[in-house]
Amino acid sequence: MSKLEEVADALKLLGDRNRLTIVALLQVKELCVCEIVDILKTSQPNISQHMRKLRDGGLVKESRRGQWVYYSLCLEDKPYILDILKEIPSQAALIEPAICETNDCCT
Amino acid sequence: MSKLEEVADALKLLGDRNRLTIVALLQVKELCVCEIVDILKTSQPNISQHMRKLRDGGLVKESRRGQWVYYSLCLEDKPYILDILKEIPSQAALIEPAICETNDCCT
DNA sequence: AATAGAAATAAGCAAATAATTATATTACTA
DNA sequence: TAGTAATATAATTATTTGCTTATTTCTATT
Repeated sequence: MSKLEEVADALKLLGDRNRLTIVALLQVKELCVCEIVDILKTSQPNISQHMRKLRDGGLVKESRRGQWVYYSLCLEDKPYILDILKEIPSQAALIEPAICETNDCCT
Repeated sequence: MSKLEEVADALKLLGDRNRLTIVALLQVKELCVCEIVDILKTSQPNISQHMRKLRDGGLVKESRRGQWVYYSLCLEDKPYILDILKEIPSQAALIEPAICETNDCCT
């Protein structure tokens, strides 16, 4: 696959509102699936499938801890994606209110 | 539309192999539709529709000159897209061989 | 005015994609 | 080891998208 195709594939991944939000959220801190589900207010399988695409595309990595799977960014070799994320307002405000109320996963 | 959605839309536009190639080509020089058709070896309506999407997304601007419509980049307010394009090898080599042989539009 | 070339638009179709619902897997806990 | 919570996978559906073919519009030329 050419470099151009590689970049096109990465941009296609980020060209989705939900996935771009997820990546922006992960820039604030690593999150587990159930937190992302809470924040984006969609179904668990939907997020799970988005995470798989992001992982297959090499944009995030997962780390299982107990019952929870935490995802974090994996962009060391893709500085141009960090430049894109700089363009987006921080999504930090979405994180606080959503979690720690009905979930145990962050205690 | 939020800033995040704006960026997602722009990335969706660039997340297509043909459109990303077109934008990379326009970084070398402005081109008319028939030249892009020659270079990408696809149909004229196909390119025409890609150009409309890129124009609607504010990534390129057109200038009609005679029978020909020339497109050029319009990225002053989107530096993060220039950062993306830096990641892609120059597509200049695609331009030379394709044009000026069967076309009049560059004479 | 008639013709020809360049580009745009319209209509149709197949493939890809995002989402949902249902089910399976994995890991913790009582 | 049964039960439960978190996540993944499978199957399905609806929508979107990229491309093709056919037609139209616009401009220049004769």
